[in-house]
Amino acid sequence: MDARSSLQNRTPRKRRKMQRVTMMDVAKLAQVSPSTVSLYLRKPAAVSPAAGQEIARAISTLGYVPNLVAGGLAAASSKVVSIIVPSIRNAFFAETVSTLQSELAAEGLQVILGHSEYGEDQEEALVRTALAWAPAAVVLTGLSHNAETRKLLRASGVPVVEMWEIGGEPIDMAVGFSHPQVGASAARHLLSKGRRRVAFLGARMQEDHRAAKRASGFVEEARRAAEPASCEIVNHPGAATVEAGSLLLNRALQQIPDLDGIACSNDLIALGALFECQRQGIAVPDNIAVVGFGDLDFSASCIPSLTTIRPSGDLIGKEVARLILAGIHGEQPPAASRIIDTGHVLIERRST
Amino acid sequence: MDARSSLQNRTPRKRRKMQRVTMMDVAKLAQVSPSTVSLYLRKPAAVSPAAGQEIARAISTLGYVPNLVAGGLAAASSKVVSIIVPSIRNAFFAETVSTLQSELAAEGLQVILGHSEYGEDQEEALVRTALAWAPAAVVLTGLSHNAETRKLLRASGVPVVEMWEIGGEPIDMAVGFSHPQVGASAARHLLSKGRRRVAFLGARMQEDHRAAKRASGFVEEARRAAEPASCEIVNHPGAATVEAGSLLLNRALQQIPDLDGIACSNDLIALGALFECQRQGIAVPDNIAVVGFGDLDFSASCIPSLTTIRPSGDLIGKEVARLILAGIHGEQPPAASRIIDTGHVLIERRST
DNA sequence: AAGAAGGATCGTAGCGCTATTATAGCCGCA
DNA sequence: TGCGGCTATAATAGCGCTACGATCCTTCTT
Repeated sequence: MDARSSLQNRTPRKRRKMQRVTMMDVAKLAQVSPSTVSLYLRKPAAVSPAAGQEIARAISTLGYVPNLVAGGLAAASSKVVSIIVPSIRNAFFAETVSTLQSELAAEGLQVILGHSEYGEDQEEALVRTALAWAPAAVVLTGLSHNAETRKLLRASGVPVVEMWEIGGEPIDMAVGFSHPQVGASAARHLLSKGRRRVAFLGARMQEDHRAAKRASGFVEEARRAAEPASCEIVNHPGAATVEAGSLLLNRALQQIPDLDGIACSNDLIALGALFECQRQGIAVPDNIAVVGFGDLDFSASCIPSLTTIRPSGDLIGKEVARLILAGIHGEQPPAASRIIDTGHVLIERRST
Repeated sequence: MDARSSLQNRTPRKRRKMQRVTMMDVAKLAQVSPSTVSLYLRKPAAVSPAAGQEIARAISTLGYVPNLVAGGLAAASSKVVSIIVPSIRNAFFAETVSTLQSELAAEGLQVILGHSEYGEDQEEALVRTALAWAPAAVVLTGLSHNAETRKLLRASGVPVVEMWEIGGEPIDMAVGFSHPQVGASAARHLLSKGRRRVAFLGARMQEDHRAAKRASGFVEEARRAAEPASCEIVNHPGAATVEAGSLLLNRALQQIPDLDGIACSNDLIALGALFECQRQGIAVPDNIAVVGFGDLDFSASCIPSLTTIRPSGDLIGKEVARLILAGIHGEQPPAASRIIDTGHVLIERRST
């Protein structure tokens, strides 16, 4: 009896189905099968014009919005790219993310954003949730990640692009430039201007490995020159802000009283240093030459205009997008083009 | 025969299933049913400690990562919040998005980002894809949207928060402040400093309705004062940059040669104006007083330090997060608290 | 006229998970 | 001893869509 009863008194399982217009509704209204609607949505050219019009009409009268969650599950590939940056407040990354987002949106890809605050464990957690979305690709910042993060990503089989840094072994693909070389360029420039008592002003360099690499590239180049310069690194533990720049300049002056050139890990720091010079009546570039990094919004217009190194956040974003889209379109880039050097440009202005 | 044959020669439909560790694998290894694994993942307290440990072990040995796409489909609510801002390059929004992202991540919500570039049709497209993710909430910037966007959002039943502006009829909830009042505060401040020939410098005000509202609030207040000031609005069609600030100051000086006070729609513009004053030997605040908007990174440290109005992008982010999380936890906020005024603060510094 | 070839359309089995119901095991109390 | 009332676990039916074949029409050959 029990077996029978369990079949008989089965109430129609009510599921809380979100009341949403589904593809089925569209199909019914357009008098075609759901498959045809799906096909129309993915490749409109594959269905007859007549059916296409009917479907289009149905979609618009019903206000149908496809459910990408369902689609992603069925297709085993969600139309999502997960981007993890240290901080979106940082103008560098804001620029890259912005470009990347535009480029990817043009192909129907969504961007999921996470920020790690320069913490590797936080990054690991972000990667974990990122992978939970079965993303079409994961974009990370820099080449330093903890072992677990690398393992997770490798195991996932998802395309991975590391951006804003090259010069190490990427997990999969990398787009960026060499930070030691940026430091070296700054050093060479200051040396070429006859500066011999220089400093590198950076912030948060315990966590920001890329800034630290710019610093060490700077020091190395400054010291191995024909006429080497005396050289210090000054670090501010907090974020790279204008105020930090002012503080750092003062600390540098304490360490090297006859300082005649500085390179900054960020234009904001450079701007702070410029302001501090102005406050203290130090002439720029006559007494101290200043080189920044980032070529931010204000760098061309400040007083004096700032010599800086432009890393091209835009270009990085474009190249990352290109790699991702190529991968989605099934092109396997040759091993050689899996690492893209976007280079850097030193823009000489009045501050040196 | 056909009916039979169609049944007989049915080949086992091979589906390209992503080769991924599934919950089923975990269940098998832990010797429990998939339901128990699911339950454990959602409310660990509901399964026995023994089973829990077994499951945890299985998860870690297999390196299982739950598939949120499948989960979202089954649960009819994806753990995603879609945020649409005009531009992530804008420091205001970067700050809000950053805060929002942190607050939401703490509760396991992901942020999907889109930027509209101040275009209402582009915004509509973004809303459309946003809704396709069946998000837990949608966050928009400002109260100006086209009719279709409003319709889509209303029809979807998804919680909607409009941020960075109040003073109109929100679609659902709003967190922000009154832009006309910001303009009025700036005007009152300049008037209080005895300025009577003032201008408002803004950028992109055809598209950026909020900036336009700050401008009109400014003008209105300046003109209705006891001793009204002569007042102009100067607009730059391009983005709000430092360079635009320099250009705008010059244009303002052309229009009002004896200009003695300016309010800027953005601190970047104000900074550009400060630089231009310095270049031209115009004393700030003696000749011209400058009020900015945004209290950006450099505003406290520039020369002279900038009097500005702080809108608290942070606070907006926090409040938006609070509303969203309350909604997810099932609390229906009373109608009164569906509009939150985060206010604004005028910070007086040396430039006025 | 019969069949081949090709394009459009349809039917259906999952994608991996959660919500819901069903069931088994256990305790306490009459 | 037996029966409610628990709690912990299992079974099952989808969520809405896409991929894969299968099927149904045309049109073109010979």
